[in-house]
Amino acid sequence: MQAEFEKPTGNEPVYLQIVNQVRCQLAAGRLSPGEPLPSRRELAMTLEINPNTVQKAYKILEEQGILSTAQSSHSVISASDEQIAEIRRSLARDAAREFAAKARSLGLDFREAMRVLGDEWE
Amino acid sequence: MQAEFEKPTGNEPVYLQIVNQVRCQLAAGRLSPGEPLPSRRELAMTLEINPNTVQKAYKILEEQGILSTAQSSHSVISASDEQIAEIRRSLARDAAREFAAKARSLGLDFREAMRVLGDEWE
Amino acid sequence: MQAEFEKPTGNEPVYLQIVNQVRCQLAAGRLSPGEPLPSRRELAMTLEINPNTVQKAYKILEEQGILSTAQSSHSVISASDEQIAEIRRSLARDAAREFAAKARSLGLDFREAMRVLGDEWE
Amino acid sequence: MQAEFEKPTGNEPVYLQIVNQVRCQLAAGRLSPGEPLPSRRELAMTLEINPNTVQKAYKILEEQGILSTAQSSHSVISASDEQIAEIRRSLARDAAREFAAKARSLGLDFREAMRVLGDEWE
DNA sequence: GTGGTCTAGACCACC
DNA sequence: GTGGTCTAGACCACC
Repeated sequence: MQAEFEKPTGNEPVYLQIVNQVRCQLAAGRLSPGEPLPSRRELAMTLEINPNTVQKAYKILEEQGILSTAQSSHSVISASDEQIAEIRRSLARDAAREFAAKARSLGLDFREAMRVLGDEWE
Repeated sequence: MQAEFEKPTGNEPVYLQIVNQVRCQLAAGRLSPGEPLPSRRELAMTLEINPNTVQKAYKILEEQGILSTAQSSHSVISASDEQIAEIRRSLARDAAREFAAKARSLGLDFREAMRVLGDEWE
Repeated sequence: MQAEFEKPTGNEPVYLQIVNQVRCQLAAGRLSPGEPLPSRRELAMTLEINPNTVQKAYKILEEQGILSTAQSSHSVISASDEQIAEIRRSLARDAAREFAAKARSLGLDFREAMRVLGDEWE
Repeated sequence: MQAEFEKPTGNEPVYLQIVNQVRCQLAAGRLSPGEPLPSRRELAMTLEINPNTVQKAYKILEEQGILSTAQSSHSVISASDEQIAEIRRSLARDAAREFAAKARSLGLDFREAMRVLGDEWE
């Protein structure tokens, strides 16, 4: 599958948004080990941002072992299955924590939160 | 309790942010029927926005029956208990829907989502 | 003690030279936990390089837990004693490996290498 | 064995780099008395440098008695075994001195330095 | 073409 | 003043 990127928005630093988009796509299985990302220049053109900003994002992904870069060729997803599973767990935890906080601020107990979740599951 | 407002941020229209803040505080019980909101002028000063923007927000709340304004006096929360319960349910649904979407995009089934939610409940 | 920096030379990337200078000074005890580094702007002036290059070096040191940066104040050495000991061991290993390689390429055995080392110890 | 040369790099004068490469190869036994070096013109082509630079290097080696050039023929290694042994000792001393300096700057005593060297010997 | 480094300089938040 | 982010653009090595 080909990686797809959305234009950065809001206040979060652009390079972090790119890092997170890659992590999300990995976790969702829309991006898999061995698959290439767009080149720095290419993605910068697509998102209408500076190549250095993409470089910063890719560098972080490399440092996390998610991305691997050979000389003069596109960077390639190098995350292990275990690493991807961990990213998925981490994102699921974040989403759950956010919902839990919201639900509890509304005065729901766990049973009620689960019930609403069930209603909205699909 | 005294209503508290946060400065508007991001791209959402400011008057909608005010409406939502009132709804959230009602749902969370931090604001109750009979309690006054700040005057239009006062809130505009506090949030450093135009009084007309506050007016627009209050107008919407009035139309929804949430707010009631007597002649030359502070607006007062006039929502019924049932209305507040409905706001609470609506916000809970929104949060649940968001969590459900995220969890399903990560490939979790309902049982797994509930399990993570339980882990993060507190 | 105050951190002292030498002007970058040679082909090694400037930001890595700064990282290594900090590591060396930590290992040699010329820089200790709690001590501040120069501000990005200041060090850039001193070394006649761009502040962004210093920023890049400091960012790496932060990611390694060696440096800690609070809002609007100088970055401060935050390495643990164990971390410093590990840096020292690492640098000692590097230097030993380099000497061993050179000595063996010259046909010296371990006894001879140790003997020369003893002669040159001081 | 055939002498092999690496392209000059860095800031050290190119002719000195050539002299040192010959000395290192002699000390390491990769080059022996009686063996020929490439012609000035040939080596200049290989390293993509000026023939005069090679000439300067060879001149120095001749003055040190390491190289001998007969009329219109390739230069030949003429170093005595004792001279080669002295070059080897000299290079070993340099390497040992460098390691000793580094180890002592890291606070190691002689016993510790020897221990690390033993660990890294191979 | 690819990635990597660096400079120059703007603008932001925080104090 | 402090650090953090981002752009624009140059120049490098590698292929």
